[in-house]
Amino acid sequence: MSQARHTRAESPETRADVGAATRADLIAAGRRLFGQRGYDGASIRAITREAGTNLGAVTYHFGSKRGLYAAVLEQGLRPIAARVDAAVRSEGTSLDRMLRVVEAYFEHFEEHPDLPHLLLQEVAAGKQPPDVVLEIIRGVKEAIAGLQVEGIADGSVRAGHPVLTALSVVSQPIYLALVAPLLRTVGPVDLAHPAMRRLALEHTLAFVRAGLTPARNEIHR
Amino acid sequence: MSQARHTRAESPETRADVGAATRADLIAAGRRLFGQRGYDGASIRAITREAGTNLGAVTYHFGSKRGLYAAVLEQGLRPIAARVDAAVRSEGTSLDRMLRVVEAYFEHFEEHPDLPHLLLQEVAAGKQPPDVVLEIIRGVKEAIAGLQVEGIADGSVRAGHPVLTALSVVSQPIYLALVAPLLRTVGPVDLAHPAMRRLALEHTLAFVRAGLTPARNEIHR
DNA sequence: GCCTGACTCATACGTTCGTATGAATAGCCT
DNA sequence: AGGCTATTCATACGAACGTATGAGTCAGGC
Repeated sequence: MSQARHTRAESPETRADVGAATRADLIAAGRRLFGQRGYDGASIRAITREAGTNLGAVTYHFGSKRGLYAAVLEQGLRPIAARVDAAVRSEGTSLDRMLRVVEAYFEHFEEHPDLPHLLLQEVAAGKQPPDVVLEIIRGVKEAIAGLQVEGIADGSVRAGHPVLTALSVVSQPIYLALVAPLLRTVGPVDLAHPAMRRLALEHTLAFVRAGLTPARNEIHR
Repeated sequence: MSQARHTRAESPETRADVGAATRADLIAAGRRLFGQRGYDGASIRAITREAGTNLGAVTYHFGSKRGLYAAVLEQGLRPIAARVDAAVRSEGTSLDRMLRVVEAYFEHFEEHPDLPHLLLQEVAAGKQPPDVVLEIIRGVKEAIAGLQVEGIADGSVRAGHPVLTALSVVSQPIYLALVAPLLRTVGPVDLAHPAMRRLALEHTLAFVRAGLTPARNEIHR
């Protein structure tokens, strides 16, 4: 479990490599524990223990607990932004690409189910995310909103407020991932089951497609 | 601010009334502070100070901090459940009533903007909500899912998984309220502004309506 | 008129937290 | 070889937390 640091070294490490590796271990452990127990619930002591390092390591490498949290968030969000960007720049109508954005979220959350928890726990607790995170979110928002504007022009997407539309779209995979643990007992729907995941993806794509498609009388005008 | 307890008494209070009033003050203060600062961020000391009572009051009336939190959640969620129920039982097609559910959420969140934060902060932090809360959520879920099943029968709603559909619908107002503070800096979209609220409601209704309406070739079959 | 029980209050306890500090360790460069 | 520097580590500190405890207060019932 916490052996990452011991199995990591194969080739001779420089002194700086050791530091970088500790940094990486802390981010990995922080991601795991912040996601599972929340920011306040994950103590520096637990995180450093999980990372197989010392209590002082967080202060040394990140300045503070909040600094580590920002690094965890940034490292978790960048790949999503990249995936969204790839989907936006892909081939097809705006609607097609919008659905690919949804798929990108789905796939990413399948690999990292705790990501929505990681970000939204602080938002829900009334705190402002770190600036780096806001910048990433802004980028994603603009990419999706741009896609919608494009879609209105080429007729594949219904007219509407770009930011609100972007929100409606991304809220689907995000909210689903967020309440997945609740769904198991309330649904009961187990999103950990592959067949259920596939069904959920298909449902979401269908819902978003329907939500974005122009009404019959809007198409030609 | 924390004068609730002093302005409350007009008629002669019985001894038991005093206790009930303290209870109510604690719930109100807890709701405010839990919503603003999160569960861990709101200390018993801060809550009792805000309620104008003593540190021991929470333990006495609710057994523990968690007991107060459960009471706060229950009191916050029951009115929503009632509103949803009223919308479900109202007149019109299933689709109409579904949209009324969305409106109910919107209106309720306008009065209590911190409600989504209150519930989801704990979900996001990986904790299971109290049983009372799960029961309420279950009821709402069943009401909405039932509406969808009805809608498939009367042809006003597209076929699909009832629970996932219910989730897609409620995620719209909930997620919007959840990220509203973020939206102000990222959007920039200020949902506190009445005109923006109206626009957001109209957008959401249109999106959900489109998402639920059967495709052209599904209507007659 | 006093006793009872519900309620309030002040204070203390033990724990846990994030951070600070200074010594120890080890690769790197000249 | 030996100092330099980056990193690790053990430990200490002060603050804040949730809860427990016991004394104090007061309306209501007999």
